[in-house]
Amino acid sequence: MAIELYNTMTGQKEPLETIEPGVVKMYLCGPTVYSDAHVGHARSAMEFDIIRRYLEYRGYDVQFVMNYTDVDDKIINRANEEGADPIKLAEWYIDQYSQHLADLNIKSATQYPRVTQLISEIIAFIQALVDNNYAYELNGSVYFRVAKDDDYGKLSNRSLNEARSGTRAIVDDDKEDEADFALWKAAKPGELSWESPWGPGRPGWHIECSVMCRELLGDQIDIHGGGNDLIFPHHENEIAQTESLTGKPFARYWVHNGMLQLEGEKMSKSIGNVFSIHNFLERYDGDVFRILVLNSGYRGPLMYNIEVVEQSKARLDRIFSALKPARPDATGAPDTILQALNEQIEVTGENFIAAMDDDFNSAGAMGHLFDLVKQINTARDNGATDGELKHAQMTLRELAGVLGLRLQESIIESSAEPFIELLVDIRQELRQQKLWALSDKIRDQLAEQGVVIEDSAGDSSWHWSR
RNA sequence: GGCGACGUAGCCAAGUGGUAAGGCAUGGCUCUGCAAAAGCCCUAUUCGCCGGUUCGAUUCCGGCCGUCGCCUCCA
Repeated sequence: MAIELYNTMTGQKEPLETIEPGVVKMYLCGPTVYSDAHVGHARSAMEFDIIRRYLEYRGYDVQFVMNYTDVDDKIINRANEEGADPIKLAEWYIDQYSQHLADLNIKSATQYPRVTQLISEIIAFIQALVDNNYAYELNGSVYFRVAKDDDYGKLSNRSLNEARSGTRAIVDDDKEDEADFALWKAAKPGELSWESPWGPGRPGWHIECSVMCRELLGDQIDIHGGGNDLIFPHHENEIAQTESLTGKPFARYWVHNGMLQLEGEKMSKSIGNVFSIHNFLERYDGDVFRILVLNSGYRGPLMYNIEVVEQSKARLDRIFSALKPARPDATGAPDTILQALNEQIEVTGENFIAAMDDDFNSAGAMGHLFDLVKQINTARDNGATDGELKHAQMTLRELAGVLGLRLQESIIESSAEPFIELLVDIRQELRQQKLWALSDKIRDQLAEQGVVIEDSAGDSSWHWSR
């Protein structure tokens, strides 16, 4: 039984066969850091985090590289607007993004290369392409010679003519072919630049990924990922650059996540419907976002609006419900119930793996997890003790953990906790004296502060709302 | 116009050539002082539309309609 994954290059699911047995070399195109990252970036990072975590769960050693593009027109423009140093600006956003990744429980990559750290390697790569005639210098810039690359367009299913047809905004009219793209851009006076054999300049947009990937993972990798908006031209051009230099197939599997949809539209700054990760995390736990992402396939579009976010929160609460302790009066569940629970543990584990093996079908996997949730709750309602619930609960935690869910009960570190305990205790006494109005008032007002009280016959428990 | 993805209940969303997972929401019941939580039951004769293949299609093929993405910077 093997893992199958969808390969954009071939348009079908293929069994995962890595270059080196037991090792997956994986490269993900990270963000260009020039403004607050939005929830679409979070989706992409999280989808590949889920893939990475699952591969590790299945025993692979995953060498995972995600880059930061820290030199780019947009960064320079933004820095100019703010009178800031572009490198410093990029660094600030990298720090912010790293924090977001941590808050979203996205596992650290093996390495996080940046363009500015690999300038000399980039120059060497470009020089090699010039040397073998795949690139040419023009007015201090260097362009890739698309016409020499006979399989150009194979990833996005585009002929060279089709690739040309969309080309507008030709910067340099003297390019041999309008589809030729810049490997090295000559610097304008006063602009951030590095010395090169072609004069001062900076790397073009696509070359950095080719170089970073090759430097850190080698000529050939297993999985190359990114958003599906990168298929053309970015990934197409990466393939052209790398394969023209090495003469070997670049990535075995091209994996692309779908776009987040906002009210039926892609998030766009011009439409003004951008939601930053920061905004999201102010209101919700990272697990809520993960639940949202897990609920659908990574390749399809993902609806994002307040309703589905709230639904995700409710789904997360339901998972938590299964992790609650036994009832205070639990004396043990009937054998039939315990047997059903144990069978469910078995079945859930098998189904979970079968779903995830099938192109990382996280929505299916979650469905199976909820079957276990239900069975655990049924057992508790039938008097199962903590000991009887333990194995099932651990299994649930483990499998949810494979998908990157933290399931931390208390997500707000607060010095208010002793006082909340005190209120809950006092309220217990009020309840015993049947002072309902007052005890309801305490419950309501604590709820407004984000504290949820749940009463049972004998006592009360509380937790932070998520 | 070209390339690609998608269209499943009120909402989100899996899935299979043999008759529709899961979650949210809704309604009923059990429990509870009440509420919440949990459990049980109900909620798609039907999977955009029209043809074709088949004993049989939501699932395969063709056409149409619709949504979205890329073709310029984008996760």
